[in-house]
Formats: sequence, C-alpha cells, structure tokens
Amino acid sequence: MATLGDVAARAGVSISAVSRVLSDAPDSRVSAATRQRIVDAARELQYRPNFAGRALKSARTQVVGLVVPDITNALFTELMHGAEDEATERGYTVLLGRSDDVRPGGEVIARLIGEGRVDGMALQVGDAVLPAGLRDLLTTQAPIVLVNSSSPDHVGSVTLDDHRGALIATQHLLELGHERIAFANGLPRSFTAKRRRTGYKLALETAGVRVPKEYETRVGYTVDNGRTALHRLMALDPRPTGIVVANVNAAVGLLGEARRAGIRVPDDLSVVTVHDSWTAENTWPPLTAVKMQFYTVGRTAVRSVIRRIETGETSDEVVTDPPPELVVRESTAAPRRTS
Amino acid sequence: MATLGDVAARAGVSISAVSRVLSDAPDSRVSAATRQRIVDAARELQYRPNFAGRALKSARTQVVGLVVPDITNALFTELMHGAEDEATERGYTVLLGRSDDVRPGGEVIARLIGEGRVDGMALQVGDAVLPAGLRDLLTTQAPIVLVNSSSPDHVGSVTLDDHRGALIATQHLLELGHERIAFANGLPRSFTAKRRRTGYKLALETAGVRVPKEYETRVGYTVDNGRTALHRLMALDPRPTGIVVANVNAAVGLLGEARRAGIRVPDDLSVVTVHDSWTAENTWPPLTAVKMQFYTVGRTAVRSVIRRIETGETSDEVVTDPPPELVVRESTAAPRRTS
DNA sequence: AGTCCGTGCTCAAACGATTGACCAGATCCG
DNA sequence: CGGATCTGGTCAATCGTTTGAGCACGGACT
Repeated sequence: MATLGDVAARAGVSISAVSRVLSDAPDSRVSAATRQRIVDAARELQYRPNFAGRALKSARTQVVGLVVPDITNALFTELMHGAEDEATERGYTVLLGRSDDVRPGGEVIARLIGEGRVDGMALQVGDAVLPAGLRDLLTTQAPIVLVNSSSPDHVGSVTLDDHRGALIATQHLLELGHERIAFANGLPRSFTAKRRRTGYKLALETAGVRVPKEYETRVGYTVDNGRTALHRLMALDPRPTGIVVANVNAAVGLLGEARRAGIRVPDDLSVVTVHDSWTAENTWPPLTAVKMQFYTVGRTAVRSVIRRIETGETSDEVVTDPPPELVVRESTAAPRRTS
Repeated sequence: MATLGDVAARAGVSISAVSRVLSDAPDSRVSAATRQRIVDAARELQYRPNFAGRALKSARTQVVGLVVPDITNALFTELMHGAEDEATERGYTVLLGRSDDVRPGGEVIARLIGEGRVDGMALQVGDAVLPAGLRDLLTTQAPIVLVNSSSPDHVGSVTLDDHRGALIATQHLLELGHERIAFANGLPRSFTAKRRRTGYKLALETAGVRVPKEYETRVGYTVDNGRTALHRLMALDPRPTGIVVANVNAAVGLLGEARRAGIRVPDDLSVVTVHDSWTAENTWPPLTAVKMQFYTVGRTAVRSVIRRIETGETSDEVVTDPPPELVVRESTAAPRRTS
C-alpha cells in the first residue's frame, strides 16, 4: 500500500505538505497548483491513510465498540443500524462485539479499550446484574455508555421507554375487554423487567383491575423461557384470558407452546408482546406487538459515546421521542364471554 | 494506559527487555529474577500492548474481517461462532462487517484492507454475482476467501455441500411417498441456488420421478420470496404435494402464506427446508429441515484466510465432513391418497 | 535601506512496539 | 594468561502519520 512518502515523492513535495492537504488542515498554506499535484498523485497511487499510523500518532481510532448480548438476535438489528448510521455521519466506524456466555464479557471490553482498539463503547449487558469485573471498568474514566440498563455508580446510559411499552401493551388488552391479564416478564434482576413491570401494574391499576400475584411470571426473555411461562400461567385457576409478554422471543416460544397445548390464540387466549421484529410477523397467528424504538436507541447511544469521547460530558437519556407504537396483528381479540 | 516504557521504568530495565519478556521471545536471554520483576511490574500497571503501536511496527493486525450479507440473519449465527472459535485459537480477532444493500459492499472491504485494519477477510457476498468493484479486489493479492460462493478468477473459497443438502431434503419427501415435489429455489444467478438445484434434480432422477418444469421457482431467499413462491406453486395444476425450499427464511414465509391460504401443512402439503435455525423450530408446524454445517464453514473459512495470510497458500474447499443432517419435525408427512 | 509580514513550503520530533546490532563482564579453554 | 564464548542485558532504527517550529523569498511599509 502506498504511504504518504510515496505520494510526496511522486508529487515532488514533502510528506508534511501531503499530510496537510489530504487531511484538509485548515491552515495548510499550499498553492493551488501544488495541492492539485498532491491530490492527483494520491489518486493515482490509490493512497489510503494507514490506520495504525494515524491511530498511534493521534491516540484516536475513530472507532466505537457496540457490544450486545447476541448479535444475531433480531431485536438488535435496528439498534445496530441506528448505531452505524449515527457513527458514519460523524466519521466513526462501529466495531461489533458479542457479550455472550462464552467469555465473561468484561474481558472483551477491557481488551478493546485497553489495547486502544476503540475510543469508546456502547454496551448492552445481558439480562443480569453487572458482573464484578465490568463494574470496575465502568467506574474508570473509560467512555462507556450503557444501553437499556443503568448502574448506580455509572453515569452514562440510554434506555428505551420500557414502562410506556408495557403500559401500551396492557392497555390494548384492557380495551379489548380483558381483565384476567397476566404478565410473562424477564428475570427479577433485569433492569428492563423492572421498568416494564411498572407499566403493566400502572395500566391495571388505572383501569381498576386487580389480578392475582401469580399472574406475573419472571422467567426470562428466551424462547424456552416463554414456553415455561405459558405452562405456569395456564396451570392457574382462573386462567388468564390475555398475556402480556415482555419480550418478543419469549412470546414466540409461548405462542408455539400454546399451539402445542391446544390453546387457541386468540380465541382462548390473547397474546401481546413488547418488542417487534420480523419473527413476530411470521408466527401463527402473527403477533400483536408494541414496537420499541431500537433504531433511535442505537443512534442516541453512539451520539452519547462520541460526545463523551470528545467533550467528556455524560448523560442518562430515555428515548421517548418516537413513542412505543402498537402494531395490531392477529394474536389478540376480545375475550370470550364464557364466565 | 501504561506503555512498555512505564513498565521498564518500574522494573528498572530497558524497554527492549520488557518487550522481549512480555512477548515471549524465544531468545529473550533474561535472568529469572529480572523476568519476574518485569512480569510483576506489568501486572501492577495493568499493561496491555497498544494495538496501533504493534500493528504499525509489525504490519500485522491479527484481525480477520468477516463480512456477511446480514449479520442478524439467524443463519449466520453458527458461522460467526465457528469463525470466532477458530480465530481465537490462532490468536486472531474477528471483525464483523455487513455487506448489505446500503453501501456497494466493495467499498467496505477496500477500506478494511487498504487502511490496514484487517490482515485478511472471509467474505460472503449476497445472492448475486460479484459487483464489478469487488472483482478488482479479488484479483489483487489481498488475502480474501469467499464463503458459499466462488469466482472464476479467484482461488480461495469455502462452501457448504449444497448439492447434498438439497438431495437429502428431496429424498426425504420421496421416501414419504411424494412424487409431485416442487422446489422453491433462490435467484438463478446465485451460486448456492445452482448447486442446490443439482441435488434436487439428481434425487428425482435417481428415483425415476419426473415433474413439470414449472415446479421449480427461482424467486429468492427472503421471507417475502417464500410467500411469492407459494402462490406460484399452488396455482399450478396438478398442485405439488411437497415443496423443498432452498432457504429457511423463505420457508418461514412460505409456511405462513400457506396458513393464510388455508392450505394445511403437512396434511395438504409437506414442506422441507435446506438450512436449520431456531426460527425453524418455532414456526407452526415446526419445520422439517436439513441442517447445514455453518459452524464448520466458519472455522474452515477463517483457517483458510489465516493460512493465506501466513503462507500465501490458497485453496477451494467444500465442507463435507459433518454431512448435512436431516432434522425431522412436523411439516412433512406422507401425501394423502386422493389421486 | 532596513524591518516586518505573509506565503509556501520543509524539518524533525513525537506516538508505542519490535528487533538486529552491540557491549560489558564473567567464564572457560588450551 | 590471552583470546574465545556465553550471559544478560542496552541502543537505536524503524513502521506511517501528525504537527509545532522554522526557513527562504518576495513585497509592503517606514
């Protein structure tokens, strides 16, 4: 690959002149003719600035890391798109990482930051409290922004309006006439589960509806967790006529298991989920869902990381601007009047 | 972050000594006592080698790029896992990239290689011929290995045994007693589509079964493509009793559309797909699928890239070792004896 | 005529890690 | 006892880029 030196030789000028011209330095002080020669030479040699050289000198990589629990989870598609769009606009690149079960998670992040591979990170931890090692990282000055979670000792986070999402889902069932509304939630420690819970509770309370304590399960967000939740809820007496599922993957599992158990959706049971994704469109029946604004979260998170990198400012933001949006499909209907 | 110089100062030795000890140079020639002081100092300062410094000097990043059409496609989960496992074992890191429709694709790759961000790449292009710009790249000496496709002027590729996968799927329907077996394939130009086609044809031929030419559609691999394929095939007379779908995403769409059209699966129609993924387990009915060995492809691709980087050797490999594996679920059954 | 300034460049010192060349002192061998 | 060899290190150049400092020259001003 061509270096600055190669371009300089071809244009008959010094390396500094080339560097200043090609990096658009404001006070390059180069004549139009020389500038043209440099630009031509660079094009002819297909010059591209060497990443390592630049990063070494400037102590900046113009890369932000984005770590999510599972890259292939359909939920994160939009988040990644948002992150990439924002990064591109600001001259940064996104480096994707997984924080899945193989490695402790903290190690990946420590390496990326410690070795200077990224300037900052947007980090969505899995459905659990922060691992101890991670905690250390966050308390340092490293430019890390948490996504969909927060930590007492850490400022810098971007979250969805989970409360509102669960509220809207629950209200949808209430408006259809349901009263025995259950809630298949995530693990008790999960940040998002806590916030979704308040939305569910508030909706019921506002409507003056009371349900047994057992109507809330707290199993988790995976497909299998959804299956488990269905069994628990359908073993109750009286059975719920509607279920709000806190996560679309769990909803997919729950729906499949209902089918297997001979429970007809939406005739016997209405199901609405928080989160939308292409998988929700392709279940049978297609899932009614509350679309959460992951795209905006991705953009906001990257913007926040970059602000942190460049100015040092931190902030905690909740994405409320496009509000969560109810997408009615075919998994919800009015309850049968059998009682 | 601590540098080699910091560690050297703390241990009271020269930078060279530290470098040699920490990078396990074979002839470090350092006394045990000094070595210990260096190791201790490095640990105390939490030393991590700076990525840019190392890359600049050695002209190696120890990073391989993995570019797939859509990172969040469930199909690529295993491929990425395989790639990461292989890379980790060999001291490399994987950098994930998307080659989706937003950017031409070639530009991303040219940047990654040209700027020296990666030492080599494993590249799965989308369901089309190689864009012109890409072609240029491949003919250079850049260490690029194609995944699930190949190019006449390029040596270096790793592919699935698509032929065998389609063969197994078709044979499954034949063994159930189907004869009117259709094939919902990918676009005509697609490399994988061509190979899957030969498997389908061979199975029918071997069994002495003949079907109308219209029984093969060549719409594509997306969910919507699957819907389209169903309509085309069900408009034929006589209708097929079984469909081999060349891609699991298309199969999900096809299945959903069948449901919507009132076609009962597997009673009226059997559906089997090439590729397995968690989405295939969660359709209704769960999809019978031929599991392709994406994990091994990922490993093999990265191994091939690294070999290319380190020794310059190229190769074209087909992953046959764990052969494609039939996973029987509930979308296939014997045809009804109505004819 | 001497001073000052603006223009259009070049020089050289970093950034952090690697690595071939070198060197001082101790040991060994004939 | 003198030279060779080994041990345990250090020195300094280098990778490609950025950037503050400096320099030569021409013109304007006093």
